[in-house]
Amino acid sequence: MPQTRSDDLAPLSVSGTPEEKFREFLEIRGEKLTEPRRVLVRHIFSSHKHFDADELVRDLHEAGHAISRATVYRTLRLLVEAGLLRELRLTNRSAYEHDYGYPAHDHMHCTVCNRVIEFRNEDIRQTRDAISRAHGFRPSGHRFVIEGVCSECSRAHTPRRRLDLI
Amino acid sequence: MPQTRSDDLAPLSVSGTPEEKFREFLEIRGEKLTEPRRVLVRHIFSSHKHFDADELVRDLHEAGHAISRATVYRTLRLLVEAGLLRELRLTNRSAYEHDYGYPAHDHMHCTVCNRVIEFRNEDIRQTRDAISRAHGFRPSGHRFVIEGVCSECSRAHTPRRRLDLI
DNA sequence: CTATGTGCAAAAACTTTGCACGTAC
DNA sequence: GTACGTGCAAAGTTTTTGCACATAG
Repeated sequence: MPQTRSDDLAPLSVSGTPEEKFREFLEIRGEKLTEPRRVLVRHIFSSHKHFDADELVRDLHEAGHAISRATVYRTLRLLVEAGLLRELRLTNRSAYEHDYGYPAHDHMHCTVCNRVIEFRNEDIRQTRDAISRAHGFRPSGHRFVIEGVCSECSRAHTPRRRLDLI
Repeated sequence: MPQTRSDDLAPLSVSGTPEEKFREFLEIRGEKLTEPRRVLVRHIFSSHKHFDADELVRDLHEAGHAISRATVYRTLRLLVEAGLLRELRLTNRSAYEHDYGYPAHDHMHCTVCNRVIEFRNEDIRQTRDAISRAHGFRPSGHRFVIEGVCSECSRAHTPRRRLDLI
């Protein structure tokens, strides 16, 4: 029973850790891998897959890392640029998920309990590329979100409350 | 040459105006169709298709309608609930587009000039429904956005600047 | 008449920025 | 040593809310 991912989505083994990939990215741009950045990457890639800036700050502080909100926002942007994170924008608050060493996938978003369910489907990318080609558009990615009501909420009289977790 | 819509996307003739549909919606909920709401619906459905809250307020004020920002936000939410508008969320600021009397379609988003290009594709809905069925998910809609670089920006040395229009 | 909506201004929610100090390379 | 990053607090953006007054039904 899929919760936030289906069970066949085993991580790919990719060369290098997220931290290494981030260092490479920064090196190319002449920027630095600092302690706060290292802590952030490690934390993000050693834990849950969906989060927002606020949760991340709270988690870090609870774990004893006094990393400022500003640095979190700045680093999240870098990680998206580096291709390590994906920005979701399901609501007006940005949510992030791993985008490295993890197969491409899309999402169903339950508008009752706010849960995010992942799925993989091969057709979507092909459709995307065909459409792009027809319009002379150079695709760099896509977002496919099915909005609706998840099976639990369709059934349940007491659905999980909204915003439990994204 | 598609700009914000392809030329085969002629509006359906639908029974009733957006204003009428909104009134029905409000009636069912025991709410009122007031003058500001009427002005808003008329304005929105007699003009451009993509806009955000801020543009809308400016437009209205320029047209001499002194409708408050709060009312605009409140009414936009109602119109989305009523199925008359669709919320896009391409950036952290919500954008809206007509979703009534206009065939379903999806979007390409140029990350260079921020332009939105519409397209229609039959496969997407079928894929969406098949995936939903397989997960016991009841779809109410979807968002499919292809991110990338539009043909003009791929070609041009001086692309349209970002935020020209959404 | 009365439940609902509006405008205003204030607050909340989210994100970015400026600057003095600190640190990776 | 120097260019780049950090934390802090302040400001910027976008959206929501509380409340006194207005109005649709």
